[in-house]
Amino acid sequence: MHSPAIRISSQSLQVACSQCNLRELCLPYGLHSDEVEKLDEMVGMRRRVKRGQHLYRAGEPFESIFAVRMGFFKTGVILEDGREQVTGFQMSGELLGLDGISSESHTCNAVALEDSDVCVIPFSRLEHLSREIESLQHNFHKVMSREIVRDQGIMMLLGSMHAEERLAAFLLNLSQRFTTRGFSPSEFHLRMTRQEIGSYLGLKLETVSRAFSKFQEGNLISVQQKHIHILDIPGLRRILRKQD
Amino acid sequence: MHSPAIRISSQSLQVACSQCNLRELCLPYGLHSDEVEKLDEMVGMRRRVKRGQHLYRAGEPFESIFAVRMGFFKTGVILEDGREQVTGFQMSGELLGLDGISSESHTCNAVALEDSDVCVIPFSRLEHLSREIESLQHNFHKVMSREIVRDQGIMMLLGSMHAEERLAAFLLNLSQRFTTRGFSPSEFHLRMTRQEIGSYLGLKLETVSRAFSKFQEGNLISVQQKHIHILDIPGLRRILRKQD
DNA sequence: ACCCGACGTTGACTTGGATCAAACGGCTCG
DNA sequence: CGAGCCGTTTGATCCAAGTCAACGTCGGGT
Repeated sequence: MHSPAIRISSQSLQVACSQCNLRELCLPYGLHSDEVEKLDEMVGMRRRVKRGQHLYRAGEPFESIFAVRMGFFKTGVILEDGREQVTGFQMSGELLGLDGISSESHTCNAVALEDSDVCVIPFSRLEHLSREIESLQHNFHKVMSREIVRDQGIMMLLGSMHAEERLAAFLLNLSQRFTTRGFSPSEFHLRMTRQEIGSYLGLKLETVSRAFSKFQEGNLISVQQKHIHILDIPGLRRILRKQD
Repeated sequence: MHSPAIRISSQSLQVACSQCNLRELCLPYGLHSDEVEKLDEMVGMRRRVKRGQHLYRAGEPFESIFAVRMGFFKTGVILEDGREQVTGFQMSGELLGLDGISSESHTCNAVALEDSDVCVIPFSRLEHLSREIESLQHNFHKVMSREIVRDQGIMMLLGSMHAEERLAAFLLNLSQRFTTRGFSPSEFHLRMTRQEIGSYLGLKLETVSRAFSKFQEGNLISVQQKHIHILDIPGLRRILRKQD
């Protein structure tokens, strides 16, 4: 079931939150500089995860959460019949592993979709430090809450939207997240397969492909394999609104 | 759009976590008795919400989370076209309002499905106290994480299960939660309509109704309107496994 | 006690997306 | 440079669930 013994290349390189260009997206947001220095001590090490490798696997004991510094991940579970169900995609500045807190073991797999770096944040240290630093505590609570809101948004998408509406929502969401990170809102490279998009959106890969083609016909986007160019953001939004 | 000016009956009656029979399901879990006493001060008041009334509405400023002491709630949002999308059902010992932390305003509506009591937990006080009480902090983090895991479970259900599988999962989940609360695992009263179940499960009410009938034909359950008697729990589980 | 309206069931028909199948494009690796 | 494979596209067909419609049932209010 598991892929044949992939060794996880894991190297610790010291990094400082205070130097990180993601600090406004991540846990240090709004902290004073002396507080950020304490964070630096907490985030002991960085870990490099190559494309295709696991950051963690479902069932492994939970010890740390991870902040994506660079790269792109998917999270998901493998169902009994071998099918994969994707539960999310994470990009730089986003946290991974929050699901593991409740049961003290990871409930899903996290796989890098491109060569990536993460900050390893030992959870007990995070709890300890957020008892000292009020705004760190509050940031962390907000991040967890945002994850809940995000998941509920997807529940809504899965519960009440049609294939094209789902894909439009997906593209707009990616676009928005790329924008926040200073990339182009309209042109980007998908790091996941049609299959993975489909799994995430509750659709089959053929349906995803057809919806892409349909959008292209309507001059809403131009697709070339994994390269996406959004030509008409308002048009995509209109598709979303249609029945939601 | 809103129902005609329903007045929320809200009365404060002092209650103590230390006396509450739900403390093992709720935030006080595992706390020492002196710590639970501090919790008592935090939970300033109880609020009574009558069937059909809102505990809070989407858009209202977020100040407190709520613990259900008694009763039954649904959470959901109203979509532009007036349709309701249900995002969850909450029973005694469960927390409501966690989604509001991230944006500092509630992102959904919470409505009582039967006359209910909740404990009002001012969030800033909870954060303050969990900086003092390590196990309270940890409990709270676990509760939030559990909510994330729960939502992801529903994403999986919505993304990859058929109507009957969804309903089986729903019934088994309810059964399990009633059991935890000391009620019968096999016999209970649904407090929500077919419409609400359908909205939650991403199905139309007719489909829910048909699935109930199908289960009844197969002697898995007996349904009489809102009264459910589960006759064959392993049988329901087998339906779940079938394609998941 | 009765009526009304909300909720639930069931049947007939339609349809969006799944499934099955075939062909193509673009990497990677020998 | 060519072979092979993975991922993608597109077409044809099928089926689970949605839609529309009619009827049944329960419970609350006068």
